[in-house]
Amino acid sequence: MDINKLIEILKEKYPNARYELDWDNPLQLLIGTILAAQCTDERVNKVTKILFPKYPNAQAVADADIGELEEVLKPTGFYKKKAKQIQDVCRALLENFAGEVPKTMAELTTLPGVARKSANVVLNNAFRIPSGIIVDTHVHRISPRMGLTKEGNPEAIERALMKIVPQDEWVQFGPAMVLHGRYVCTAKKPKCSECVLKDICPKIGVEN
DNA sequence: CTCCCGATAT
DNA sequence: ATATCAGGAG
Repeated sequence: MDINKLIEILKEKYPNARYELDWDNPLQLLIGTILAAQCTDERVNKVTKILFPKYPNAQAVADADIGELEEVLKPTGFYKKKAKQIQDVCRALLENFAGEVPKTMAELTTLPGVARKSANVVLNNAFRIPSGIIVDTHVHRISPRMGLTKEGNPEAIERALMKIVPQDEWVQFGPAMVLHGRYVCTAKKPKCSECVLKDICPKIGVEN
């Protein structure tokens, strides 16, 4: 797989790639990303449409009745854990970060429910900071398939991608890979015939 | 490795 | 009825 060719083709196919969560400010993206654990963006968007007007800022979430918060979050699954996480995140933001979403990987990953994937989503999309490369379930699946790495865990895959993709491409590359995995290079029955990468992809492990 | 949990498609 | 979707903490 020619990495420069891959970057070029992805950029052309997904010029404005971004995570498909609805948000108006960094806090909303952070909350949406936490809720997106084991849950589609589509379902997160349905919930945040109710959640964000009801709790318009960090203080409102911090002060929320945990039971009411849980009710709103229920459709995203793991709702008790997520309710506590986003409330604790907002409290930590108010206490430690002057109510603002921090702009570094180290600070973001101190927050409950936020590891590298979520931190990269926030930093890449809200702040255009090339903190790393988003490795969600899609990037995790398609990177070995494309022959970009033989690594199997998210941290190692991210490290491998960071080595072969120039840093000034990370913010574009990550979200584009996510979209490509979600809609074309799917887990079952990947749509190779309509894939823009079909001529340069080794299709490792893909049955056809 | 287990636990945390539910909507939608087939 | 069963498959698919798709992170993080302990």
